[in-house]
Amino acid sequence: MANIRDVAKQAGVSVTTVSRVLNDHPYVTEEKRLAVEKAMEELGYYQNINAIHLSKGETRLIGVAVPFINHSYFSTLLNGIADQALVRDYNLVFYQTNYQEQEERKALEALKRKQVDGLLILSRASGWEAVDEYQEFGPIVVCESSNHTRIPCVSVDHYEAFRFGMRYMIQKGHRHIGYCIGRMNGTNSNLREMAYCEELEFIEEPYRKDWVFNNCLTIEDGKRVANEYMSLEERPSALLITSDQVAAGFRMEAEKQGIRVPADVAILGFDNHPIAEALDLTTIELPLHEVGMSLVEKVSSKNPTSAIYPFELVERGSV
Amino acid sequence: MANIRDVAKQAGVSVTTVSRVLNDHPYVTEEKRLAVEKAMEELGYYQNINAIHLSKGETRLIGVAVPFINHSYFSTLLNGIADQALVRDYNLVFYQTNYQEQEERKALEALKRKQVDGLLILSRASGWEAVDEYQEFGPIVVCESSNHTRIPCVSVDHYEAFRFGMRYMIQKGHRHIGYCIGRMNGTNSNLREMAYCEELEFIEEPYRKDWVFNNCLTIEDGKRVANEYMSLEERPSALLITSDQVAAGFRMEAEKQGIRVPADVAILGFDNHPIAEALDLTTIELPLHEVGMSLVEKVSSKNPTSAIYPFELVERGSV
DNA sequence: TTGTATGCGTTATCAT
DNA sequence: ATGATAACGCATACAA
Repeated sequence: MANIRDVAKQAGVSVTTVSRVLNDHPYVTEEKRLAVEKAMEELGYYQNINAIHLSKGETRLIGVAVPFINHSYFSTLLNGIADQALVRDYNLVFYQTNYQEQEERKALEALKRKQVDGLLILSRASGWEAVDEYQEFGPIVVCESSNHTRIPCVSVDHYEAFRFGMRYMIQKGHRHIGYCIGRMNGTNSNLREMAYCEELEFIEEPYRKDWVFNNCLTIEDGKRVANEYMSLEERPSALLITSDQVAAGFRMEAEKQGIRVPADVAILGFDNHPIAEALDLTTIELPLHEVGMSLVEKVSSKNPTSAIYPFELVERGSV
Repeated sequence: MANIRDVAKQAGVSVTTVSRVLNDHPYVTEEKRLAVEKAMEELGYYQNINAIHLSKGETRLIGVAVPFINHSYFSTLLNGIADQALVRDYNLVFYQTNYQEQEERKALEALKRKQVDGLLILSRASGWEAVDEYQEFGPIVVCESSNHTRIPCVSVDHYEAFRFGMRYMIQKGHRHIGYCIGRMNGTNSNLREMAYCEELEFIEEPYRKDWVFNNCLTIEDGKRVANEYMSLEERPSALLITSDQVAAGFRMEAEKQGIRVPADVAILGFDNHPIAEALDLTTIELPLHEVGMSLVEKVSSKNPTSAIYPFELVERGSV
């Protein structure tokens, strides 16, 4: 592979001049520029990007740590991230963490070792301290409802969204309300739990453990919940469900088994994924594509700030 | 940022020795190793990965060009790719091309400029020549049914899968068969078209342009097709549909409008996505996760070969 | 077992 | 307007 020195020699100029034409710098005569271009052509020259990275100390790469990709919540975020990265001329390197701290650490190390200029964490298993520890090595933005003052977060306010959903159900006359959650111990899940408990307290209803369904991420999980729901002695009349995917699985399975939505049980999803419209699911729309774009904006600034995006109720026929 | 020379000086050894302990090379006394480790600790040293890349001439990065990510076909492939990349200690850089030749070119250029050691193309708008042109710069594997002898392909045999689907419908007594396609001019779409025409000829039925539905990628597209279907003067009794997503949209909308599946129209999806089970969709299962893993295996070998993965009929209640 | 010197390919500083 | 030279940080052939 021909390098910049070969080109310089071939063109009868210095490497500096070659570098100048490469980077469209001023102060190079048309004559020399042509000579350089001719030499590049002849030698089949192209720049080695690693050398540029080393020399410049930046890679125009943004790392994205995501638990798994084949999940509409994350892939929608990623779509927004990719769109904005394109605009800002960044490329993306992708770390599938599967909620393993060890894999999240790899992404953080990549930032430290200058593989990427910044890091986006879409969800995490590691504690805040682990993340905080790496902030000195470059901008990090987390996609979570912010309650950490030192780490920039861009997200929807999951706490408020969930509380809004609860109040909506209450206003519709429901008092026996259950809910589904993605995984225990996630930040967003904790916020939902908190909102749930507070609203329950508000209407003076007890917390019933068997009305809380854990590990709900996929359509299949929704089906599973439907079956668990049916085997309940006492059933809630309303359910707030992790996502539209899970809500869809729930609705399809429940109706197959003769449960009527919303007559027997009202359900509310989150995201406003196309599947929600197809299944006539009332849902709380989260602007995930926008959040994704915002994440890239934030991480590409020297001092990222936090931002919270609004949600919106989309009323359909499941409540 | 402390570099390897600083560590060497601090430890009172040469850079070579430091490099040796960094890379677990033999021939370094325990004493010096300790001194080096101590120095690294004191200076807060860590390796700069770009320097390693430049020096070694490899990045352990694999590029993945994908039209868009928020689509279950691609995100399932990507999930397999990421899983296998993890095993083989590769990271992934992600190029969202949106079927723009210009963006695909960027991914190819990244290979040429040594940003990535190999490139995976999940689907493309560019011609074979454009891809072929870059093969000299590193391994490229395309996720398509192979008919190009020079470019390695790993995929499901979409032609055979579609033909199999046609024969299945025919065997079920259908003679008026239509189909949905993702986009015209895609390799896989062309193969499906070919299989469709051949089987039509086989049963001596005419090709009816209004029974072929283009641009079908999402649930919404399925709904649209259902409406187009209903406005048809003469309707086919069976439909082969791009993917389970589209088939799901079709079924939901059609049934909402009083069309019975499979009594009025039999439908067959592809992929065996969870939504297919939820909606009782007969489908042709494609081992996309495996294909994804295989893509990484192939691209990480010096001379990638092609491979075709088998499909499997999953009979449910939509045919 | 250890160190010296050179290569990797580019950008940036500074002098001219 | 142009060029010599020093970074950038690491790996490695070769010598010792």
